[in-house]
Amino acid sequence: MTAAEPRWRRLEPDARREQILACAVRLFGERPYAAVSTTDIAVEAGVARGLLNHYFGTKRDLYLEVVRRMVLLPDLDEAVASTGPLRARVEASVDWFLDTVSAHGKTFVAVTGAEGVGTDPEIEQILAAADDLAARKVLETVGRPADHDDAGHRAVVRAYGGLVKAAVREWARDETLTRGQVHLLLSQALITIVRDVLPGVAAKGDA
Amino acid sequence: MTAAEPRWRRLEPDARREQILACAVRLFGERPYAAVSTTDIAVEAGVARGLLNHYFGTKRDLYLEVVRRMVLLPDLDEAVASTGPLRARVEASVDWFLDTVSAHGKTFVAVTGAEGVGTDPEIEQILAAADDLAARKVLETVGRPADHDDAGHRAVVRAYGGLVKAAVREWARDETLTRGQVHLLLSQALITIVRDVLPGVAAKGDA
DNA sequence: CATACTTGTTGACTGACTGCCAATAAGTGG
DNA sequence: CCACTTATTGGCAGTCAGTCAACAAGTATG
Repeated sequence: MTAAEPRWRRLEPDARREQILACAVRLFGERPYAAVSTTDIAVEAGVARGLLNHYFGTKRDLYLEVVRRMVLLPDLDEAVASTGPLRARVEASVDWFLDTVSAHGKTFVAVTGAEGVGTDPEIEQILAAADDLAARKVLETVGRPADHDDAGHRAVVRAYGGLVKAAVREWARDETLTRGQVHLLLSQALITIVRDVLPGVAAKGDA
Repeated sequence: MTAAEPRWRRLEPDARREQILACAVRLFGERPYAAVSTTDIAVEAGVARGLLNHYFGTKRDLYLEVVRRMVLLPDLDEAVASTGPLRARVEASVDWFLDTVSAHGKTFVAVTGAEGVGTDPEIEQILAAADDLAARKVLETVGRPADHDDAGHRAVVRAYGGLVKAAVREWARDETLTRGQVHLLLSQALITIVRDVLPGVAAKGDA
């Protein structure tokens, strides 16, 4: 008989990297960092443990990649109607967002989950960048065109992002709020922010 | 000459436990979980590493204790005027809260810091309990007395807690917002929630 | 079809870390 | 001064992450 199938298949670096990353995303999404061993990930991917280091460096580096992968909300730059009265724009924006979140299920909830104490600068930076991107997007859609790129405005909307995440958790994970209730909460809050808060948070001095 | 001072001092279990916990709080507040070894904590506390296990069991158990210690906002049950018009009560409440936070500096900011991905049920539960306690407190102060203990209302106010944490981070850590701006944001948002959102989140059916 | 070459992949080695437990000694009462 | 309680130590065993030289899968070459 001829030599049988090889013991392992040789993949393109990109493909192998992607496969490993996918397994890592799943495992890190289920258990906290310390409870996931590189051996677990290697077994899940069906490769030798040393290969993880070859592609990602250290375990922590792999984790950072996972976080980067999970935080970037797909189709974030999808256009949402940015004309019409404020309430209509806000509600359309919130609707689009809730649709996106419900489509990705638990993935979004997992990234927003606070893991307790412990300041990790690099993680913070990744999350901050994602929040800021989302904030710009919101301001672009519902913000007043005049000063939509003001730093103070972005900070307020980033804080609004905290409300959004917490509200989505209540809805998608804990089921303590319905989608309609979350929609109401987020819409009213955003309208209030645009109408009553942003004018008082001007770039130069206060109103 | 008499036998010199002993190589180590014997402490009351409570005292020793407290001392170790204090060191753990400091270290876990500076670095993420995996970057803090039990040896580090033991050295910091000046005790043998095995003593940590004796008092707290596993490293993870010690970490849970640290989180429990940090999340409970001291003097949370301090009375705040719960009479007068809504706006006055809300602003007094927000003021009290910002005072408390600024008094405890970075401690509060550290606990609210999301550490990325990874669902840790026990941590989530601890944080959820703290959030719910805070939510009850807020409802007690500014909520309408009729149905202040409604589950839906608590969920909305817990979500509001997400806004609070994010806003405080912008102010106390990143300094991208002033205290006045945070005060404005949190007050307006809370007023909107009490006025326009909670009535639409009734216990039985919707309005 | 056989051979040399490239490189994706493996497996073992090493240092670090955690949990465990019997021995030790600090403090106290008799 | 001595015996007793127990807080504390120190070392052992198992696990895990990072490194690297050797190996083999796939491809090009004659």
